[in-house]
Amino acid sequence: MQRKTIGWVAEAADVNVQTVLYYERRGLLPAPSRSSSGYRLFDYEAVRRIRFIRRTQELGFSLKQIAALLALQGEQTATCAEVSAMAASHLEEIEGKIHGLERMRAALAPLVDICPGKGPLKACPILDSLEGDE
Amino acid sequence: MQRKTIGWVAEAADVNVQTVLYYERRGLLPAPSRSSSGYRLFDYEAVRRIRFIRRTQELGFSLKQIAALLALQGEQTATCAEVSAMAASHLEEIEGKIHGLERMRAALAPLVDICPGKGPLKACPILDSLEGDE
DNA sequence: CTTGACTCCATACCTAGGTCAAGGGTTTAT
DNA sequence: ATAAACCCTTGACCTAGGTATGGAGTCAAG
Repeated sequence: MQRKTIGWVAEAADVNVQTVLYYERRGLLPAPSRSSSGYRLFDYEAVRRIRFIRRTQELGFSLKQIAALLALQGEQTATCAEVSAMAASHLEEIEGKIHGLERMRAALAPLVDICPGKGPLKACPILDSLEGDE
Repeated sequence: MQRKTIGWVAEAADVNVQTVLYYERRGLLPAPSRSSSGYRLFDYEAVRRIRFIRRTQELGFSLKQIAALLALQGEQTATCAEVSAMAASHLEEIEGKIHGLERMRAALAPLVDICPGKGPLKACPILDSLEGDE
């Protein structure tokens, strides 16, 4: 299990070198060991960790939330219930965003349908409705 | 139609004074006239404009897009079709976001359901699935 | 033994939409 | 006539998640 440099890790995890450094600064990656000249030396675990981060990001978790998840992973006393609670709360967050966007869609779609799509701008129903009723 | 100071406009439109200045900087509000001592003097049109901006933001348009809409409003040659095209394209954007979030929900919801919600962290199905299959 | 690729660290920059602070002038009410 | 409340400008700060830059040290190949 040879230890590798940051460039290797970044390529293996398909992220930028700067991103690896950034994750380390954010506390998402543990401080790696160093060579005698100060170069960071990672093992494959670091690659797995970065992939975990990216996959979890794809589910909409923020880096802050991911840091909390990773912290749980390290604790002996942590329970499955804590992870489950975070996931459930995040699921609600996602559903809230979906509802917000659906409200936008519900408000916007009829306007797009009503608009004749031709003719001059005066009394365009879209702009009209945005103007408000004053 | 008395011209009013920025504080009055901000209160009437229910935004911060700084926000009015920011909108002016962003080109969303025209440069107002000034009193002899340099104070901005607005008319009620400014309040209507700010309300237009806030309502349009609620539909998910960015300030950049709103600036484009407002620019159209000022042009003689602008047509309803241009507004309609922007709205339709934004509607697609919204739908894309909804689909992205629905994919997240579809991936996350089963995990929350599967997790027993009790017991130690080892082999929590949520973390497991995020770990990947390597 | 030198050149190019890699690494180090620190710092600045980016988007988006604001918000806050400093230091000064103006207006209004008491 | 003076203090409170308002306005001016410039510029920094904030969240999120990075990306870019620059000067200096290091490592491997030719």
